[in-house]
Amino acid sequence: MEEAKEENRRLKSSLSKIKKDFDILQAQYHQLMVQHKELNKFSSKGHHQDKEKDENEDKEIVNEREELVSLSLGRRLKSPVSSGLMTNKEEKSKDIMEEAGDNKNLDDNEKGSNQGLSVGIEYKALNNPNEKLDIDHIQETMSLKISNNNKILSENSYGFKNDGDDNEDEDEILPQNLVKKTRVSVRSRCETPTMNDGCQWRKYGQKIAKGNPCPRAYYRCTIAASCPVRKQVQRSSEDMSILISTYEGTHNHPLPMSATAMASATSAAASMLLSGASSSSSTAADLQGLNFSLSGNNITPKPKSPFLQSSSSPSSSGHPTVTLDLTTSSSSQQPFLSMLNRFSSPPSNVSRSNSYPSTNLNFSNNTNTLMNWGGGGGGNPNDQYRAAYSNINTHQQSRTAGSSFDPFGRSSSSHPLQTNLDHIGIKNIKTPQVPYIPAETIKAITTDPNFQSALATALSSIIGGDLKIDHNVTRNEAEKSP
DNA sequence: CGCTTTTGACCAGCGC
DNA sequence: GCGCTGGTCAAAAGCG
Repeated sequence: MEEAKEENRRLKSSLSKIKKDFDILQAQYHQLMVQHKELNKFSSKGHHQDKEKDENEDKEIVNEREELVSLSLGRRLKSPVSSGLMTNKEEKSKDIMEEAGDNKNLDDNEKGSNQGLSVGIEYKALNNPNEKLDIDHIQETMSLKISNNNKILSENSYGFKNDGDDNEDEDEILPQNLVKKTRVSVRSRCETPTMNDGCQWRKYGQKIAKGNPCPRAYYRCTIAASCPVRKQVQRSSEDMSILISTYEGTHNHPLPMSATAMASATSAAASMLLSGASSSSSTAADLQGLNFSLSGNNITPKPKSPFLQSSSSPSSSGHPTVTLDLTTSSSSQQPFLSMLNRFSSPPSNVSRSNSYPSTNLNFSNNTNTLMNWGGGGGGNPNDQYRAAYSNINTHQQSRTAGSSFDPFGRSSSSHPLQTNLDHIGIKNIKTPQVPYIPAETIKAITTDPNFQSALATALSSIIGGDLKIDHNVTRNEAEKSP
């Protein structure tokens, strides 16, 4: 008990330190915002913003300090995300309904059953809590669509080492079990046989799957012999230009920088499932413009998100599946694509599985980013990220002529935010001077009642999961990582 | 020679 | 039990 109390004290002090850092970041962000808007005045007015908003910009600047970002975590009662329980036809018809603006049926379905989960940052104006930005139109938004099924709570295995837990009592369902078999499906336009995600894969099988004339290829990660991660690659039957890469499992080894983006994405998805398993709070959120939504067992469509277009989940095998749709050309995807671009590596020297033409996510630049959402990306996330970060100035740069860029696709130099990142153990990160993501996206920080919990959770994800915080303070996502 | 890809066989789960 | 399907295995072939 004494140890626990001591641990609690330490964690609380860590949390307060984080909050201080956060305050500093907020202040710096405010500074950037002012600069950004001054720049905007002299350049073209925002593409997406109407004149009214332009007129309000001055007021916004004045009031910005009073604006909040709602960082929240938990169930989202009105977070429509499609469910894996639906058949393709059902999903399609639902999408059609959504496109037609007919949400009544959806509402009926959602009532009492929608238990979507999401995590992120949400912008609100403090002086007018009702004035919530329409994140689907203004904010650069990325969504992960998570389909699910009724077995989710008894599902196991997300590639963690303790795969033998499959027979555990359902009464003792652990969050990590929840996500063990979670799959993350990435849809992207890709003319080449495979999408280079920075990892090394070896093809071990190929099948013609029902309902799709295109063969499905099976790959396993070969970075480490014991790595449980599998990948399925298949072209969409509806649109041959769309490549669907489905990832399953978690790497149990340090990842090359080039692979961390995808691994982080999959881990983040797993973490979301994790969050959903035990969180009872209720919100939706968009993290730096990245809108994660997690559905429970039921239909939870999110019609307006560009990442939630009709897509049939490749997983009909009972695996909860996250679908990340990168197929639309909306600018909303740019932040994530840009992020992926930072991490991926040239395809040439990876393996022969990548020796044929592949869609490389453009890695002409290199740097690091703090947008590592997932804490469970590897057997030891800390080692993983340490290794990853430590490589910044080594082989990565040697390949890329040392050009520097930020996570948002712009050239960058050292940034004042780094000072604060140092506090949480993130080193050598070149952060953006001017975010590519519209500033509104990250506009404010929350004083949400769950802020401490959510912030700690998010940070623990970012820094790889060393924040062990008493459950009275927050749930620690990361300690569920292997 | 070592590694990867190919491809048919095999196995497990599921529905009927 | 049977057939279908998804997923994996492993021998053979290919490649640098």
